[in-house]
Amino acid sequence: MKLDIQSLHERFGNMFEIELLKELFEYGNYMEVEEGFTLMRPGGYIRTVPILLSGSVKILRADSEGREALLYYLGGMDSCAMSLSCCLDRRQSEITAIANEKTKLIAVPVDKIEEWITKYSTWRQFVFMTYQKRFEDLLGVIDQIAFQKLDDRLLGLLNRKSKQCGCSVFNITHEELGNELATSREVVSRLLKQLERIGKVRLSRNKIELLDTAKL
DNA sequence: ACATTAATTGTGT
DNA sequence: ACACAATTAATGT
Repeated sequence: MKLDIQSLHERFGNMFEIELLKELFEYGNYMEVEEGFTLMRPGGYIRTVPILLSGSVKILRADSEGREALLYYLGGMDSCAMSLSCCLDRRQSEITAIANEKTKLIAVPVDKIEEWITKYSTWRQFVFMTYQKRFEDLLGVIDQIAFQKLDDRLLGLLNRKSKQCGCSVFNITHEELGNELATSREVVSRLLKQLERIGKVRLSRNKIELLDTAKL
């Protein structure tokens, strides 16, 4: 399938002016990729910035051990904030981008990105919005990761305590737990309540009973 | 047994 | 993080 100016207009008509659409059409490189296709890997130099037409792409961050964390998905008419920021000062990619499904996109050359930023206000807005959207996504991811970590640390602490006293019931207040975990009493209370809901623990005043001892 | 008080825990902002 | 409500344990009368 080929890209034509009409379908561009259908997608971006109410967002970009006609001049910009023409430039997009002229300089943008249309491509279709299958699920699993690697669009970008860490260390790769970024020569183009993708703008999605359909499908979705997942953006992953690999740590030093090769473990990968999902940062966010690109979908709709999204572009990639990472490639935008990388290409503006010609840095290498710090992320991996893999097509999540069959995906159609336009790859825009780096020099055009910069040129259009000064030339078209709608493009500036688009770039700005892209950053904003991604930033919100990332905030959510940070919350999740931070919460998950604390969750684990709390369970770990409870397990150690139960080993110490050789039984699954011990007397301790939420505040003391908070001190040991370097967090606030309220957070511990809320975390424990979650654990109680999923049946990992039973709570009462000054007392915590560790259930499901099987899974230790 | 009842009232008072302090400590612990729950919740909303 | 803070402020406040609600609950529970401890103590005195």
